Parts: sequence; C-alpha cells; structure tokens
Amino acid sequence: MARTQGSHAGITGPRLREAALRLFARHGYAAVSMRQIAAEIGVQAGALYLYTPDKQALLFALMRDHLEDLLADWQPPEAAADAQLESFVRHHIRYHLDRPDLVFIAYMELRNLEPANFAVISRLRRDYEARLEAILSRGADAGLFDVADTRLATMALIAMLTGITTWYREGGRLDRATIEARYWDMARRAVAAPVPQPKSAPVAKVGHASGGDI
Amino acid sequence: MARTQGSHAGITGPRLREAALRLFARHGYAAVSMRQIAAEIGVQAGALYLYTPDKQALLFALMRDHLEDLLADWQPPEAAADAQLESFVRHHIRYHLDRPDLVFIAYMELRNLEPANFAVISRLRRDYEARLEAILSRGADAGLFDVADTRLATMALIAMLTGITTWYREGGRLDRATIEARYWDMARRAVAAPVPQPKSAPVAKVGHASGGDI
DNA sequence: GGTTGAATTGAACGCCCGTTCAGATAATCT
DNA sequence: AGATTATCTGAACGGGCGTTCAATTCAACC
Repeated sequence: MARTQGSHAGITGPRLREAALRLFARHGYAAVSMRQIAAEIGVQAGALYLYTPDKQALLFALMRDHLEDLLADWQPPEAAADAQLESFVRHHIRYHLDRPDLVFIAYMELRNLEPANFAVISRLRRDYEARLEAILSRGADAGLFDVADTRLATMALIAMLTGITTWYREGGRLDRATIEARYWDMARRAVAAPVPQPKSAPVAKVGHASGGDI
Repeated sequence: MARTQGSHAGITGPRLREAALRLFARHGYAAVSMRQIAAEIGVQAGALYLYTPDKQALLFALMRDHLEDLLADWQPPEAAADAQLESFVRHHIRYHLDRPDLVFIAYMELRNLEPANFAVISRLRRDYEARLEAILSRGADAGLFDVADTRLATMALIAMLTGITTWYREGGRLDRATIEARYWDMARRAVAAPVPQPKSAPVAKVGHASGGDI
C-alpha cells in the first residue's frame, strides 16, 4: 500500500498536533511513542515525519505556540493597577481552563525539553510572569497593593491560579464564573493594601453568597 | 563475576531508593531506565530486583512513604483556627522545601501510577487536604476566616504554597525564613476575615481607595 | 486522460527496555 | 575451616523505541 484515500496534509497535520497534545497530556511525553500517536490518527509511524522533523519538535511546538498565544491574547488595560490585576487574573483563569492539556504540558514537560528549547520556553514563561510582576509593582507604588516582595507575590498568585487546572473538571460542583470570582477574591485579598479606615472608602463588596450547592 | 566486595543489603537498598528518587525527579519516571538507576549505584540492573519487585513499586513506595511521613509529621495544635492555619502553612513550607525531589515526584508522577496505586496516593493526598479544609471550616464558623468556599480556598492555598518548590533554590535571593513569613502573610490575608471595625458591622471592602500605603 | 507530485505504507536499522535466572563469589554462621 | 546464605554478574528473553526510505497509490493539474 501507499497513499491512502482521502489523505491530505491539511488534515493529517493538525490531527497530529491534536493527538500528540492529548496523549502527551494524558501519559507524558516520555511514555508516549510515535507509533501510538500514529495509531491515534490512523496512519503508520513513518508518515508522521512529513509533519514534524522529530518527536522533540512536536513537544516544543506545542509549548511554544501555547505560550506565544497566551502572551498575544492579553494586554493590560489602561487603568489603575487594581483593575489591571483583576483583568489579568480573570483572563489567566479563563485562558487556562479553556486549554487544560496545553497548560498541563507546559508545566510538566519542561524537563523533557532539550536545552536550547528549554531556554526558549523559559524565556516565554518569564515574560508572562513579568507582566504580572509589573502590575504588582505599579500597584504597590500607587499604594493599592501591599506586597513585601513583588517577585514572591507574582509566583504565589500564578501558582494559585494555575493550580485550578489540577482539579477543575467540566460539569463539576462549581461553574467557571463562580470559580473565577472566588479566586479573584482570594488573589485580591492576598495582595491588597488595607483600606484607609474611618470615612469615605468606597465600599465595594465581594459576593460571599454562602448559599451555593454544597 | 558475582557477589562483589563490600556488598550489603543495608547499603544497596537505601542507595537504590535515593538514586531512583533523584533520577525520577530529574528526568521523570518514564524517562529513567532500571539500567540507569543501577549504574548510578554501581551495580547491574538485575541486582535491583533483590530490593524491589519492579520499577512501578519503586515509584509507588517513594510517593506513599512521602505522603505518610507528611501526614505523620504534623498535627494541628490545640488552638484557635488562625493559629492552626499558621502552624499548617509554616510546616507545609518547611517540610516541602526540605524534600524538593519527593514533592516534585508526588505531584508529577501521578499519571504513571497503576490504577490501584493511584487510588492509594490520591487517598493520602485527600487526607492531607482535608486537614487544611477542616481548619478553614472551623475558622470560618468562628468568624476568623472569610472563605466563600472552603474547598476552593484549600486548593488555592495548597497550590500557592507548594508552588514555592518550583522556583526555590538553596542560596537564592531569599532565605527560607523570609519566604515562609511572606507566604504566610499572603495566605493569611487571602482567607482572613476583615477586622471588625471601630464600631459594629464588619465591612468587607475592596481597596479602590487611593489612600496611603499601610 | 495522462502526468506529476503529494501522501502514505511497510519493512528495516540499530538500540534500549523491564525482567528473569543460572552461576559465581563474598560475607556470615557453626 | 567448612558449610551456608546473601549478594551480584552477565547473558538472555521478547518486545518496543525513534527514525529512514524505497516503493506505491492517490489527488491535482494540464
């Protein structure tokens, strides 16, 4: 046999990436073979090499594209730092909950990257972290935030937010909007400056609505 | 050749576990071969099977022992919930910073566990999480904490705290005591109830107030 | 409708995998 | 010292790995 009916690069190419993404996320890069990926999309292993130079490039492309998309998809609004922080936090949660497999891979497969690829991915991650740190820094200067160390606060918030993907399941107890609201509430409080007391102080509030299901 | 000079189960056994831990943490379970582990401790691969029934048992034992030790090493003090939370947070940070490889494995290699082993490890993790959740629940009832959802707050705090191990390096910019203090500060503020104001009514607010820093 | 090029197969390459085991040697016991 | 037991080697097992490539078939174009 050789070329099969309906074969088309525009189809097999994307399917390869999808299959690799799903299998890498589920079993880990090292535990997934090219033959398994090929079987998933209904071709022989040799055919994969029309679409990727090797297995490593497959992983690297997934991670790099994910991070570049993440960076391209959000820009800080022109607003006070607290509004920027809210925008960042809500976007981070939404973006990550929409792409659980990519997030998983981007955090778990770092050690399977060859050094040159690792350097690229690390750089992109630092760029992303730098955005949050810039907001915290600006807000601290403005007296909106009370953070003893912006780098620490950055890492703490990102870890907290990204952690959602480790337990969130579609159709679970809480819907996304609720999760987003409650995490934003915790994130805000973790870094917010104490309100100036007695008078004025605009009283915003956060929905504590105990009510909920369970 | 056969038995070698100085060979002794009391030596090779522990060395096997140490080597497996280090290599699994560094390269991942699936990417490490029994032959690599054997080479690390200076024996042939066959000799490893005097100390473990198979590779999977090696991973499982590391994870199980780690979690059992974690659970055994801390009991909530008899105190108010806020003091219990501080004790938990500080212990969590210290314990995890002391065992970076074990922590890494326990979070990253879950998917490489066979189903029966996975069930055991999941159970232990849930037990640990339940301890924090109990504190938050108790503190919320006492009015010390303001958490909309104790489960969410539990997962948020654990993710935030455990995340330290992803960037902490011995001899880095901040020492452990500083990190511990600052993370405890952020964790506390994320869940603390607003201080009861001069007068009545606890005012929950969001700091938009431009006002001064602290 | 014939030609050209894209897409794929299937076999092969050399290598490494987890695990087993008979045989050999060192440590220990009597 | 001799017998016994613990420890390890080295080879082997069947199998899977990533990757390459000539041969083959299908799709697209003239």
